[in-house]
Amino acid sequence: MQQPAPGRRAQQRQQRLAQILGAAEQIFATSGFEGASMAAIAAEAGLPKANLHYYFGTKEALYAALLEDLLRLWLSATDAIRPDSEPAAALEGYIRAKMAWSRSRPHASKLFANEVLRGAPLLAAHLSGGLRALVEEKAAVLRGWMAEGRMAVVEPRHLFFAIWAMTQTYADFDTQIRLVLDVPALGDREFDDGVATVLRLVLGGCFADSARQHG
Amino acid sequence: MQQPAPGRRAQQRQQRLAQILGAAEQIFATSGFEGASMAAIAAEAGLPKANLHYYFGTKEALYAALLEDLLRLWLSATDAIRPDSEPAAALEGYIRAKMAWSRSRPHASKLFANEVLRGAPLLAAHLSGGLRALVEEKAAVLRGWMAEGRMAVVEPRHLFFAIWAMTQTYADFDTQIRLVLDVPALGDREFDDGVATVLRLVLGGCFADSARQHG
DNA sequence: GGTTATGCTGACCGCGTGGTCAAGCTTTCC
DNA sequence: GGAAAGCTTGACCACGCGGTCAGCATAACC
Repeated sequence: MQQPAPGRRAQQRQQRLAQILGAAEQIFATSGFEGASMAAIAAEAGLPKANLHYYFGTKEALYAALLEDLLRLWLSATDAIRPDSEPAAALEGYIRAKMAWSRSRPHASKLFANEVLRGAPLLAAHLSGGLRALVEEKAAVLRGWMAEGRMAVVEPRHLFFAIWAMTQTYADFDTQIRLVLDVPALGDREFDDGVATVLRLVLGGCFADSARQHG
Repeated sequence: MQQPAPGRRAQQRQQRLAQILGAAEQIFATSGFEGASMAAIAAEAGLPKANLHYYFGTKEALYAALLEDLLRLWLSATDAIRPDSEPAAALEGYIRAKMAWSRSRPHASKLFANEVLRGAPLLAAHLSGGLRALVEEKAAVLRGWMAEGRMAVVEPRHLFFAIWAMTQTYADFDTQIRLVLDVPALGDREFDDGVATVLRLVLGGCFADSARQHG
């Protein structure tokens, strides 16, 4: 392991970055920006604190890097909603994707929640820029379907708010759900029930006739 | 104002307590427990920092006092759901109440969200105690209605999770909603649209046939 | 092998934090 | 009026924070 394999430096750099980002996501998610300490993140990553500063400069820059990655994921989830999609299938796909995301990346979801709760100081520009444009675009698709009578008339943007809220609650509020359901952790059963419930509400609300098939 | 009116002390005490609790709710809601500083709360309340410590002892005790009040409100909102209620009307009433609460007490809702996001260290006992019992009780009412064929069969507890998520998002995520809708603040219009959307989804999902009347 | 650029980190710093307290002030009670 | 009880607050403290940096280790390049 001593020979200077070419690119060893770059490779280790990537590993360290991932190590730090992973630890930071977890700590920031459960403690919030202010509550998290660089020392705690360093401990979680198994690195000296000064090393984090070497790679990211400041705590805020590290936090911002996480949010950047995060938002890219967030925005890409709506891909299934396109004018040529079948409306119910498109919404179902979107809900399933969001729900899967809540399950696989709960820390990321909590991080996002924390940031928005704080008033989104670092995300405001993205929210009123990229996200607004995306929502506007997808809302137009839904309005098209409504005009064609292929789905019920709802304010499309509020429909998105509802879907976001219901799906992300399984990540953000997992503690509450866990305690109310009296289970040690959310597993297959809880997520299946969650998906079924969200699908029923959304499909029932947007495609009243077909709703009864989803019980 | 100099004469020693009887009870002047107790009266001023109440005023001070309210003053502190109000300021604390606001600061804790937007900064989280760790992010909030006693100095910031004191400044918001217009009192010296040492005064807060005189009344509440520690930061955590002040925070806990807020959560205590909060949970009492939270639990009382389900009153409308009783076995002898008309199912759709009961759910509609509950949703409207929750939505009104999001509008009138957004700080309280955010405070709650912050606490649950952190893993609910101070609320865990209440969540798995009083709240779980309440949900179990109301879930039983819903199951009764389902058995009688008066509403669709859904997992009642997950239905509650969905309703909580959709209604509270108008308080907790108001920043995001505001930026996406491109309005300076959430007003009548936005809350009316929100109520309409949530009602459509829940009533459409639980009472499929009558859903179309709510567009 | 030698030189340079990059990576790494222990020790340190100034600052804001939650919390304390002695001293003074005001209301209450007799 | 006077003593006791409760209230107020400026000054202070130890501590943990984000951030810095000098000095050393290692990989890259010729």
